[in-house]
Amino acid sequence: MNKILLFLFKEGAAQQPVRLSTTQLGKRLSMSQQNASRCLIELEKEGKIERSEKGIRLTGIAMEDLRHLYHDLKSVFEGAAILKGKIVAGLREGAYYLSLPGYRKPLKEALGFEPFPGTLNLKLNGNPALPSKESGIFIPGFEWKNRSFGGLHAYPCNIEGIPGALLRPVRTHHGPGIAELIAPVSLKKKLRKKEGDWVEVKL
Amino acid sequence: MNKILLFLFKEGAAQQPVRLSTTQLGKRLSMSQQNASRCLIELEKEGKIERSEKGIRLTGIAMEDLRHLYHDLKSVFEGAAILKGKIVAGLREGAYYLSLPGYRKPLKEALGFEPFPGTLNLKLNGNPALPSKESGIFIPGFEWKNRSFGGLHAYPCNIEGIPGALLRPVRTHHGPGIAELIAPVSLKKKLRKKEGDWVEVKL
DNA sequence: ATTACTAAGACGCGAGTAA
DNA sequence: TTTACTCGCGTCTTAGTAA
Repeated sequence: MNKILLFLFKEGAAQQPVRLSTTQLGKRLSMSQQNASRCLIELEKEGKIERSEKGIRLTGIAMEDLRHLYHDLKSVFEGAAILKGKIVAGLREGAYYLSLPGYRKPLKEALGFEPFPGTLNLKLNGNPALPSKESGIFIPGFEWKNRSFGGLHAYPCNIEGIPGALLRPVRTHHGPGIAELIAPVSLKKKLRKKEGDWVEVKL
Repeated sequence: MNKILLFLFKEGAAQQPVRLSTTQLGKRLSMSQQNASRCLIELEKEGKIERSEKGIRLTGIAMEDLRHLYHDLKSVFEGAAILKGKIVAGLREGAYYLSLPGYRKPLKEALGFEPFPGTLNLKLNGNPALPSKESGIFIPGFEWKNRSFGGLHAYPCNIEGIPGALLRPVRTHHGPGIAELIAPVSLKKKLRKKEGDWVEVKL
């Protein structure tokens, strides 16, 4: 049933009535014409669609259904998650950036700790379900000594017990498969881990 | 069934195994223990979950399912999805397949254009949220000269201004990270791009 | 062409129960 | 406690057909 609503939504039935015969509908959704007809009757009874000479239109009830489903999925895909990754060697760039007051100060204010000048870089395994940009704290970019430094998003997190943050520069040099972590202390030392070891991050 | 996958996903079963008895699962999803058990067996058969002493874990197949559903909803709620990828060398197979009337004819009918005999292959970056199988147009397989040719799904799209389609063979030789594109014209020539260049696709 | 009825089979679900 | 079997009922789906 949801399948049908989603299809009609895609066809634009939320905005204006869509002309679709039960035969066409059945074909597109790989079901019989008879079943498509029956489902439309059912959906009409539930007040989720309205039919007229102009075609089929989705009602607010149907839209609410779909929106709920979407929010559910969104929350798990974009929301809190546990990331797992292997420690990889950084380019020592993180240490440099974190020594700049332009990043240092706003990070301290936003996160509540003075970041240790160095990042722990993790190569994430599997499909990294990173949080959405909206859910983090945005640290704007700045100009300094004739160089421009880009903005970044910071996501407070917990790295095997140590409170820290995941950083996502707006102009990142490495793809989404790499996570850059900071904390008030040296993560490598505190965790007693070395390159290639696994680390878990709770967002 | 999707209900169960979504619930397990929310419980974090994508990252690590989750301990849940069938009784608990049934209660949380308002279904009988027996039914929860049956569903888990089914999902295990389909390769969507794995069970061990440590609990239940979602596999990549399940994640793809959820991702498709999410993509479908996202595309209608947030607008068209945009895929980005780098041009990679094909095996010249696409040109051969597109020369066969068995593919050529139904593609022309479905898409409204005569496909140029050649595909543009993109290596997609990040986690490619490809559309679900249902939302595309299915081109059935066929037999020809004692060889059998598999079916494929076609998704109309726009490749930097050029209307075309994304093809997904049922029996694909390359994974979900590669997108095969066709258009009425030679995409490489029209876009004036070469191997390694980035291309944007609006679905 | 269209929609939708009926009949028959497939499938899903819960109760009872076993291990 | 746990999982998972069988059985019976009820819903969903398709085929055939009418209008």
